[in-house]
Amino acid sequence: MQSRTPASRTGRPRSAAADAAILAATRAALVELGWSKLTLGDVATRAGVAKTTLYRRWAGKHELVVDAVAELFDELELPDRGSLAADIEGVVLQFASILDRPEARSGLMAVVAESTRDDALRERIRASIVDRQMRLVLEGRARAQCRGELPPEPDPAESARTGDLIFDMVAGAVVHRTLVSGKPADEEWVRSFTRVLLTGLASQQ
Amino acid sequence: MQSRTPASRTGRPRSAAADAAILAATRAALVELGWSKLTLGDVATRAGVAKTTLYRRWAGKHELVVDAVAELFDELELPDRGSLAADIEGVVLQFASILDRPEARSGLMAVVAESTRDDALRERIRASIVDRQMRLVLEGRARAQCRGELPPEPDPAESARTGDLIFDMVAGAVVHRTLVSGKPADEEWVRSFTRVLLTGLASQQ
Amino acid sequence: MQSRTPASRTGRPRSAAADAAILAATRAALVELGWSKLTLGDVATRAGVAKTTLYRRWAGKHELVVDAVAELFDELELPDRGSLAADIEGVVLQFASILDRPEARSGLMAVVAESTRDDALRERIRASIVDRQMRLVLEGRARAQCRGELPPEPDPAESARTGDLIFDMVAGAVVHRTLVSGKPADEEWVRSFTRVLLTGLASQQ
Amino acid sequence: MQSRTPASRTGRPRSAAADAAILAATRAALVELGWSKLTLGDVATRAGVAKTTLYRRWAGKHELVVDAVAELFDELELPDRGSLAADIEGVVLQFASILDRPEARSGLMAVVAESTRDDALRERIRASIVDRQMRLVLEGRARAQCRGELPPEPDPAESARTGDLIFDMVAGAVVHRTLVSGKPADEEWVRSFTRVLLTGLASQQ
DNA sequence: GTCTAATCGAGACGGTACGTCTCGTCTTCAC
DNA sequence: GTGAAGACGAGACGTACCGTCTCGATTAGAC
Repeated sequence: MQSRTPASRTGRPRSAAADAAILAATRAALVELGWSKLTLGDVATRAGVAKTTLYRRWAGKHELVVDAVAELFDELELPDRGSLAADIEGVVLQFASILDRPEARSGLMAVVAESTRDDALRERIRASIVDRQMRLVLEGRARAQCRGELPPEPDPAESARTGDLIFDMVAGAVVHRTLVSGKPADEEWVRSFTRVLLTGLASQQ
Repeated sequence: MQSRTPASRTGRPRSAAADAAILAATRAALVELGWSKLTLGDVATRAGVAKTTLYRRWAGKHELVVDAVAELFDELELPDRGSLAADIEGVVLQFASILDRPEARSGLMAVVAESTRDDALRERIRASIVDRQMRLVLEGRARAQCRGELPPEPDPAESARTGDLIFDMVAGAVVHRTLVSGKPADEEWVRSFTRVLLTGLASQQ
Repeated sequence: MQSRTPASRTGRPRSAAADAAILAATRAALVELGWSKLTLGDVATRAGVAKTTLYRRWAGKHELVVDAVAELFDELELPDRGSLAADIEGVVLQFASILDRPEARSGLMAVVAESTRDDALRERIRASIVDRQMRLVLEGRARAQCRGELPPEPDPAESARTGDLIFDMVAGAVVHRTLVSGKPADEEWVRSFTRVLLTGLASQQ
Repeated sequence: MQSRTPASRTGRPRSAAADAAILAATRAALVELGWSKLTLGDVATRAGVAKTTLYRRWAGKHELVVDAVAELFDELELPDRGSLAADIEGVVLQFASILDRPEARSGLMAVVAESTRDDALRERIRASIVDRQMRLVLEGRARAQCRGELPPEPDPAESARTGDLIFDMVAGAVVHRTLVSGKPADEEWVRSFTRVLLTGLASQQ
């Protein structure tokens, strides 16, 4: 979240309802207006809250949108679907369906763009959004290694590198397909993607 | 470029030098300020040009930055390096080195973000930036098919789908590695990436 | 006025109509809202002008109101009414009728209050408002000296001191009567005031 | 004062020290910041008091400043100096020395300005500040009539009118000299003023 | 060599959002 | 029930850019 528990014991406590209202209003505004036309004054109005209240909790548009979008990724899960291929297809479809929602589309790339010049923002994105996805990759790999579908990783450093690589390949492909190419990451595409990821380009029929 | 030569025969012709100066100034401003702090008034001042002159040629910040960033991708080439793996490694390294430049980092994601709500902008990006990269993918695949490294594609529709998939996987992975994970797409990473792309996850030593 | 002819030859010239509209809108807002509820945003809206335009010409509320109120004092005149007493009564009544207008009442004291901490503002008030009244005092005295109603002033320094004193007594009495005591400076009061001023307290009846 | 002792028997009684601290803090803030930059939050902090406490006692900035400034006028006295002229000179010098203090300069005119649109405030100023001065005028006149320096006033209505007139002339002149003309009401000026007030303009030299 | 029309620079214009400030009220806990 | 602390809704502040406009001053090609 945005507050780092400033340890103030006295005074009126901050309204928890306001936080939720502001984040919901932010997502609604993203859907209606998109990132570039979203204004904090409008978000405050939608949330039935004063601008002051908003600025007391978030430093600016970017931080607010990160938190608002991050909540969308709460629903990502990795149930055991029986095989590595099924696990990948399942999580990629989930991920794609989140990226398909307009509140994610317009906001996500914008904060990533800004994070290239703002390390605090990049860290916030990592903690709120990226790590959540990364955990699924590690979990899926461990499960596949249990099943014997993937070889075990003896070296922890190498393991981290490979985990990063897989994550960049999976997330990058879905994001690029959805937001840059502008085409849907539907079941057919996901199947093709999973096959190439697992068996390589040369294996194509 | 941006002008469609409105067929005006008479009057003072537009200064060609101004175009170049504006695009260069835009890149310089991107480096110094990043996307969000870049203002057209400042670009005009840097270029030694009036705001009017700038607006006569570009409709707004997004269009201008697309053109300014697109020029960076002119240097992408695909010399024959002898094998598919070498070709991929070469072009990915080139691509990564472009994405590493600050004028690309801050601008590229921002215009992509905006393009999720602006079809004209998406089309402009596709024409100026994406197609240029896509062509390399198609060219590389054709070359690999000649070498017998990849099977031929009899069905044109299927061929297009596969081309799209490869492109999203390559470009997506590099972009995600560079801009989201914030780590360098260096030679070691590129080698690992190429191996997985060609032979699949399961093939890991 | 507010501009000191910045001698800019180039660029779009400032709209003269905007100046007049802003000052008129300021007076209208003073009448409706009074000093403390007057906002520059509202003045700009009333004048059909952007806030920017207003701030380009005036530094703030105080300066703007000084100029808006100063125009009210343009109508002050000193026709020869035949005697010093008649001249004083005439000009005091004029002055009182200006101070009776709501746009002057609410604004004048406020800028004077602020001027006690802002020398530039005090100077602006002096130049725009006070000097205009002072001139009438000097003119009236000179006329009375021609008529032989007042003794001539041989010493220029002493003359300036006496002029200041008379001015403070006349203007101060009218202002205090109108704005502090809150009672009208009507003909009866003006006659009494003039008698005391000319012949002294002890002369009553 | 501001509270009307609402006869609450129970609970913690209001701190009397808080009142004094708030008024002193208000004067200190007037000296440092002047009227326009004085904020109630700042006054509360200076007084070591919560904003709530302040608002429980005063309705707003204007009322608070009236009370804070009014205390300055407590020191006004009219000892018998032997003659009307000496009495006037004495009280005018006292009055001028109060007006010379920055906490009075910046606050007094501001509340007068606001009082032109707020009858309750005008009444408060009259009761707290103006009447205190008015009483001195009436007392001085009575004393002068006892001495035979001024003729007696048979008609009470006429007496009130004349008292008002003298008051407006004395207070108005000092205020105008000090706050509008911005020059000191020093002994020399006070002597000249007293002479003109007592014997009239025509009597000079 | 004009003429002519679109260009150029400069900068003011009406807007809109910004992020900050102060207002006066409300809510909590401690005394 | 009062006090300090501080969050709250409200709304003005003055600034920054936006994209458009109005200027006077070039500038090239058409005549």
